[in-house]
Amino acid sequence: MSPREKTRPTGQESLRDSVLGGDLIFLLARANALTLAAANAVLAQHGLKARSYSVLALAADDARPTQRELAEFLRLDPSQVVALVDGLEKRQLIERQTDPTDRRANVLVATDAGRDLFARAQESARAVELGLLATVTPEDHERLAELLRLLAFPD
Amino acid sequence: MSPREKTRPTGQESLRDSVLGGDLIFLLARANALTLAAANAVLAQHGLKARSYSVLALAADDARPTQRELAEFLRLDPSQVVALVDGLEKRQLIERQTDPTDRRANVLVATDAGRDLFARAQESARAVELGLLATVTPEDHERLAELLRLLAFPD
DNA sequence: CACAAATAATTGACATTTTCAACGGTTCAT
DNA sequence: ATGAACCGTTGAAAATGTCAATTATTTGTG
Repeated sequence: MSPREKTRPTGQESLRDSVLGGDLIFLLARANALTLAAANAVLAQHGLKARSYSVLALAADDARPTQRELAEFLRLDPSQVVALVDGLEKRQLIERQTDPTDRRANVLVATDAGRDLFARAQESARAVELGLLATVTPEDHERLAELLRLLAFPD
Repeated sequence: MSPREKTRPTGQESLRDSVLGGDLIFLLARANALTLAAANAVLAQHGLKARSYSVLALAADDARPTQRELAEFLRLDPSQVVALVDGLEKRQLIERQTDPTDRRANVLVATDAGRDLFARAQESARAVELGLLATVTPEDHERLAELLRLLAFPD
């Protein structure tokens, strides 16, 4: 009974119109993949990837996050943060300071070199973001960010 | 000169307000991570993950995609598609049909069992999506999908 | 105060995923 | 007909993700 007898192949006729084209989870995954690739490409010029860029950003922001807070925020296992921080610290871009209020914890702080690098990297990142959304009004750009924040931080 | 002398730790004071909170690339990554986790959790009930669900979806859609088209669409390496298809084919949910117009290519078609499973899985997936965006108007839901499509398919 | 339980960072083991190069079979353009 | 390009497949190497165990420190409770 099911109308499965397609006689001609659809060929490369866009899969976009399939069920997945309306699937938010899929769209999010694909948008993320492309965006991440674009970001990594430009960040490579600064010796960074999206991950290390994010760590550097938070350290440079004077938010003084502990590694654990960072792990939670970036959705990483604490052990992954160790490696990330090791890398940035070896390059003297950030440093670990043991939290005076809790000597178990390390607070991350950017060095001056780290801040400089971040400032430059941030420009690249911003340029990528604007490039990706070049066809969109600033209002829609902001609306997208707002809606993504809802998904990213479901309180 | 830089105002780096924070005397008190900011503690767990939300990192959300840091630079990254406005970074689309980061928001996309985090939203994707959470969404993917939620999707995988419910899809597990059907023995699927987001990846295999997507493959099944396209096969069940009578789009008759080749493995290569699938790889491009899902942003996967062709070799990953092999494993994915192997798994679904072993479970008799889809089958490979050599494309009559190009005998190098395999076209993927869902079996009846595959269509059944997909129908059920799709409901779960849809429920997750609605749950994640429960706090949002249907108009905003659609707007989000529209904007993500722009990022996911930059023509 | 003392002691048990909980927590932060780290390490190392293991699984999963990604990325690449190579190969056989097939098609395509000359 | 022949060489170049292409599809699926395999297998290896690198990167990521997941988890349990360890040490040092803190916190809660009697």
